[in-house]
Amino acid sequence: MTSLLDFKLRRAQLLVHQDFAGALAKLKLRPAEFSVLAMIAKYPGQKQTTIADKLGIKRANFVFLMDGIEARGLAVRHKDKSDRRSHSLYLTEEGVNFVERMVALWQDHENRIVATLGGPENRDQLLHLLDRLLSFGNEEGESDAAGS
Amino acid sequence: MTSLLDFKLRRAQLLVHQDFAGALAKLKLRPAEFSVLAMIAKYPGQKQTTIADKLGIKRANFVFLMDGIEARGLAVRHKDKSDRRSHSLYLTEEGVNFVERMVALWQDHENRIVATLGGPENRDQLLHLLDRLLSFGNEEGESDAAGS
DNA sequence: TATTGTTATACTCTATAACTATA
DNA sequence: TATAGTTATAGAGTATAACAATA
Repeated sequence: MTSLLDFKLRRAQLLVHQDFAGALAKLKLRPAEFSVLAMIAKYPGQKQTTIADKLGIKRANFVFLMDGIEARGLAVRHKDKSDRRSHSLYLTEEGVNFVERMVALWQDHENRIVATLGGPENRDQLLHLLDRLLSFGNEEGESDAAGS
Repeated sequence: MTSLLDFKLRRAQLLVHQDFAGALAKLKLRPAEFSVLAMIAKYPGQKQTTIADKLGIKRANFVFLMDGIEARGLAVRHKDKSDRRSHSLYLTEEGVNFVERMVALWQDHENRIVATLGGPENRDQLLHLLDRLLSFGNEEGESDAAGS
């Protein structure tokens, strides 16, 4: 054989994901919920489909993800006034506090991963390579999920 | 925010995986089946649980994966003579031919990915970083799924 | 007619518990 | 009693189709 990039990618992703999920478990939060809250925090007032698209989540599946978040009082859906079909998403006051705590947990996780990788230079190198892979299907510059 | 390694890893893995799955679809083969056949080709005569462990597949889930492979005549289970509880796995003659074709498809896939990454040096760099990540949970030297 | 949010549904992967036959 | 293979089942995550309200 040879490298089997696919399998190494999958297993590495799984390990990182499990560490991330384990960290978020302290807040009874799953990674998908983390990403939704982070996205609303970054783009408050966006409608559901826009947020779902940015995260690569089908709008049908987004609904009950958002149901849970709203039921916990972390974010709310507002009927958009100019287009009453749309729901604009906002963090609640409690949601803002929650996001702060969840980001701290994420930071701990990130530090563990960076240490495993052997330093921030290696993290940047990995991110660079992943960006190249992400330009595979879509040559447009749409993707987000990472920030500045 | 900052990097969100977890999400980039997941999305990159998904893209690579989909390209791989698409390539294997020509043989009506799924990535998991590819990995099983590749593992049997590399370690013929190993028992089911050993192969499953190497691939990180629960033995319960391995059973009907192997059922499909055996039903297609690509590999067989032999009762081990010294321990009649165990099933030793071997490729059939047809399986050997099949593996040759599937490896060719995998090679095409790998070439596409390497091109996207910007050359073999970048592939090696990525593999190196993934290996570091894979040493996260298990500090023992057990993992395989990649070869020489 | 098309779009937003929604419901229902299905398919794949993965995980666990319990059974059987052997050891 | 412990282990290998098996069966059944349940839970995530993801995908599609169809509907109501609105555009």
